Amino acid sequence: MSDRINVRNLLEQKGQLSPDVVAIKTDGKIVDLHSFVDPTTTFDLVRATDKDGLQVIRHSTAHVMADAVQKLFPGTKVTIGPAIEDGFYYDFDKPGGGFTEEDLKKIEKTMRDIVKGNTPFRREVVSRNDALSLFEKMGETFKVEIIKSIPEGEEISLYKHGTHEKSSNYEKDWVDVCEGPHVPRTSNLGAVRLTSVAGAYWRGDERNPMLQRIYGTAFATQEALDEHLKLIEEAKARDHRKLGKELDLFLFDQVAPAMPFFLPRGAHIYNALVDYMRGLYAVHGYEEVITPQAFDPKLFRTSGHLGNYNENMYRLWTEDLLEDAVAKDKDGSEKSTVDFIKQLQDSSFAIKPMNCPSHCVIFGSRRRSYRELPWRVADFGRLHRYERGGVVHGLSRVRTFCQDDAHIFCTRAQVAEEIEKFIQLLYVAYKAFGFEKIDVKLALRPEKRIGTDADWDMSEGALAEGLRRAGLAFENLPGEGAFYGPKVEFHVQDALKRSWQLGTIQFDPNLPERFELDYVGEDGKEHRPVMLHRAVFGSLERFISVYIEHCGGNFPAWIAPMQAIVLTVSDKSEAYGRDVLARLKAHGFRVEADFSGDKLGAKIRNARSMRHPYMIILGEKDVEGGTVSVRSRDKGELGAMPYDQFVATLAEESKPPR
RNA sequence: GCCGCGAUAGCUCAGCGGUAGAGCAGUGCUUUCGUAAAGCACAGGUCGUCGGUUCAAGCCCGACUCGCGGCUCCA
Repeated sequence: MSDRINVRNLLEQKGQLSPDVVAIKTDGKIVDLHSFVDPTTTFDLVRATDKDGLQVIRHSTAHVMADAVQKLFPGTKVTIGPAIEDGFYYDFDKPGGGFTEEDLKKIEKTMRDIVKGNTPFRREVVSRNDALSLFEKMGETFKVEIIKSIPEGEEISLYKHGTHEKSSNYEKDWVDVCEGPHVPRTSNLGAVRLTSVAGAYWRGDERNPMLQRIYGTAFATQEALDEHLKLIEEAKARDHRKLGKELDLFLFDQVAPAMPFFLPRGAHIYNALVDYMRGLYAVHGYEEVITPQAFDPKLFRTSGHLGNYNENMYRLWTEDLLEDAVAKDKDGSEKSTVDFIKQLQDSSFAIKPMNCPSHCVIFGSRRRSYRELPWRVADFGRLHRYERGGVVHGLSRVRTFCQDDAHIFCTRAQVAEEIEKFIQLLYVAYKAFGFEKIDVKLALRPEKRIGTDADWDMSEGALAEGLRRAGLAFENLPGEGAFYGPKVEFHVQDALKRSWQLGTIQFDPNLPERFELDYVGEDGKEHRPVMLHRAVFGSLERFISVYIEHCGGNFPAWIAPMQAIVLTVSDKSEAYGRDVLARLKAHGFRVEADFSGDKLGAKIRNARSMRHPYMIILGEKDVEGGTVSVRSRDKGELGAMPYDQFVATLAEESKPPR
């Protein structure tokens, strides 16, 4: 132990100490320059610009922010402040309410002063009791709780900053109990921006007190920070809620909270997605059904949803039902409110939150043979789920939606092959929409589950086998499966490198069991099938939100609500313009026109904002030559061309990519 | 559901105790124009809803509804 050496000194000896080195990585662990290691340790350097270095910078910046907050707002208690995906946060317990936007600016300014102070971070290992008494004395009750929760025998370290080497007045240091690692000096920080404030529960538990969280982000250089902020701006510009309004795709109204109204252009996209998927279903052996919207609650008692999912279901009542529920008991006594509600709950129809029970009803409606399996049954039924107020978000989390839902009833032996086939379908679809990078995850048995370990070995094995047959690399997610079975998740990366879970396929032996579904096997005996729940888009609403942001509203011609707009240079070409418009429409193209008195420049500007793939510009030259002048959204000005040439181009682009 | 913020014309937003505003969009007229905004005029609103304070409320206070940023949740 005595021959351990300070990392800074070790690097100095080796001549590897440079200003951009913020830590080292040894044995998979990031260790900062303040720590002590064995001098023979092998390691890699962690530089400020590395991914690991960024974590160190962000965590250290969180400390500096907490220091600034406590300087500016005395009495504020600190809790935790980790680095996260895009930056960092720190949770505070601030008396007298939250932070304002102005507060953030002040805090940023004070942080810059601390950075300019260029004081070193220092690590101190202390005993549990010393740590406890220190933070108890400071009144940092949350820190005391944290220290108490650190397992016995684990090293407890403090990190301090704020004192110049020349001075020895440690009293004014800002101190936090922290594992580290941290940058050498506050001057390693600086490219920082505080982005937002939000409430957050202590330890993420909604029964705990609400704390004030400040989010920020930090980078090694100002350039990197600026680039990140630009990406945030770009994401804002592509926000599907903004584009949905600008492009007249959909709207929301108080009369139906969190339920979208698809306008003609948005409805076109919605229908185009359904048509596209129906095309794939025809090739991949699916059959589509149409099922009821509202059900006797008995159905969901059988499926088990009424137990777990009741609070998310919409219910229906009718006048008859109300009268029955209000009616006096047989002995003539008044019904209690409790009885009234109970009777309503027992008898009021439930609007479906998912399609699977319907499909089980269909499967069980007659005798089935093994020859029918696998049976792939698709449903574009409208679903309703009551989502809590705070969780709804544009089209990505709504209360009514439509899944590209299908269920595959099959034998256990068929599962792996069905997984493989589904993956083929899914990859074709994702490619068509320009999603090239797909992460695949296999969610494995959770703590709370039904079925034997042997069942789970079989089902997890079948899913993994299907993935292997499809030639996919995948990540295991232990404990993330549904209570009845494992599932595969497909996450796509969009144009801004953000990841979204869209598709899924899940193994479910539970519903066939609850509905007592059987088929007659080759042996003439009855056997129970299993079912696979699967979706490629997930919900159409959510997929549309992701796709809008992925393409920035620049829909390719095969899916664009409007494929072209005819613009006339002046009234002199209007007759020709009307003729071209009519002919294009007769071909089945989606075309509109602007024959207004605006100047061409204005028409182009207006048309651009609607992001049509093509503008057809018609002036006197085109009238004379019988041509169309084409301006492509993606390729720029294409100049005058024969009408037929444009028709051929657009016809080609109107087909879904294969 | 919780913390914080917000709701003013179709859209984007200003006004923050004293007679409701701008730009764009819309309508009419003038202009007939070749690749990112022509000009003039007109019209458009119980300032989210309900209640309170005040001589006076879009503005201050409260409740509710809806939305936004998060948290929690998404069997």
